[in-house]
Amino acid sequence: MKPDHFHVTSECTMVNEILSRVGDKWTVLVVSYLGNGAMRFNELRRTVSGISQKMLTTTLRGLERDGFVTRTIFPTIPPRVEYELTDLGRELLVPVRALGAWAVSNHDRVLAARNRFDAAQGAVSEPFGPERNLSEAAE
Amino acid sequence: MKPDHFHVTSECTMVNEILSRVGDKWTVLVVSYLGNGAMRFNELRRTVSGISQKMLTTTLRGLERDGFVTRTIFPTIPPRVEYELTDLGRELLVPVRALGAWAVSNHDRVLAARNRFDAAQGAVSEPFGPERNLSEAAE
DNA sequence: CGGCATCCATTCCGATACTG
DNA sequence: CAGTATCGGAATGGATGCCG
Repeated sequence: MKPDHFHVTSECTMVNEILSRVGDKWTVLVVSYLGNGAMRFNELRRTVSGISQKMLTTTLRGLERDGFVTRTIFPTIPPRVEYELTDLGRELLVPVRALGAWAVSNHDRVLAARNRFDAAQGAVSEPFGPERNLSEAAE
Repeated sequence: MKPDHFHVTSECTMVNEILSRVGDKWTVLVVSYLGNGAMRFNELRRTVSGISQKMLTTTLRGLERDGFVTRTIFPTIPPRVEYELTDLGRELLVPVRALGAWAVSNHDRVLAARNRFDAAQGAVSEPFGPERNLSEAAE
């Protein structure tokens, strides 16, 4: 058999757990920003820009639960809550950023393949005018 | 240690695109198995074991669209369709497996953090009997 | 064998309103 | 400021049936 290939069985459960956490809509954004240092709730809210406070709370709770961020409350008036990556979170950041770097490097290749595929699909169903907006199927 | 930090702005769109593709329920499984060599449709179906043919089709189409796998049809009787990773797909496999390796290595730490968190949550809302099944909230 | 189409359950996520 | 609670729409994913 092949030299590489680690057993694709129960390990994938763990891999999928991590990827599901990391692959959702906001986690990477939040973790990436927190990679620059501790931040407060509304500071994150403004920075991520587009996230609802519900999803920010949900995302942060999930990350806290899995031990990737700490939540520190300063009982002042007004209250102050800071979120910061744990060691585990910073370690996670390494492979995540590797994947991120890959994504940035190969974004164009993916887009090109996507356009090629969509053009080919449009050609069979619409032989007379396959000209489609390239961004229609992307989102 | 934090001399890194690449700009967390538009790059994250691409990162999130890749992570959303890779973070769904089946993609990593399928790509991992295809990393061992070309496979037929029902061969994949049997191997992944648990996937519906709808999701297998959807997953493979998405991967094909983004240029990660090729789909080769042999017009025999019965028809034979083989899926294989492209160069792009094999390159993607590298950072994905790095993340996978991290997930396997640190799975226990995540679980421990999760149990700690859940125990702490149960303690405040249920002061008399915080004993909960450790797997109830995991899935 | 390798699909696609349809229906249905679940989950995700955003908008809004309210609380300490 | 930092949340919680609730609603509804959108997206995801499974089961089933049909087709070349």
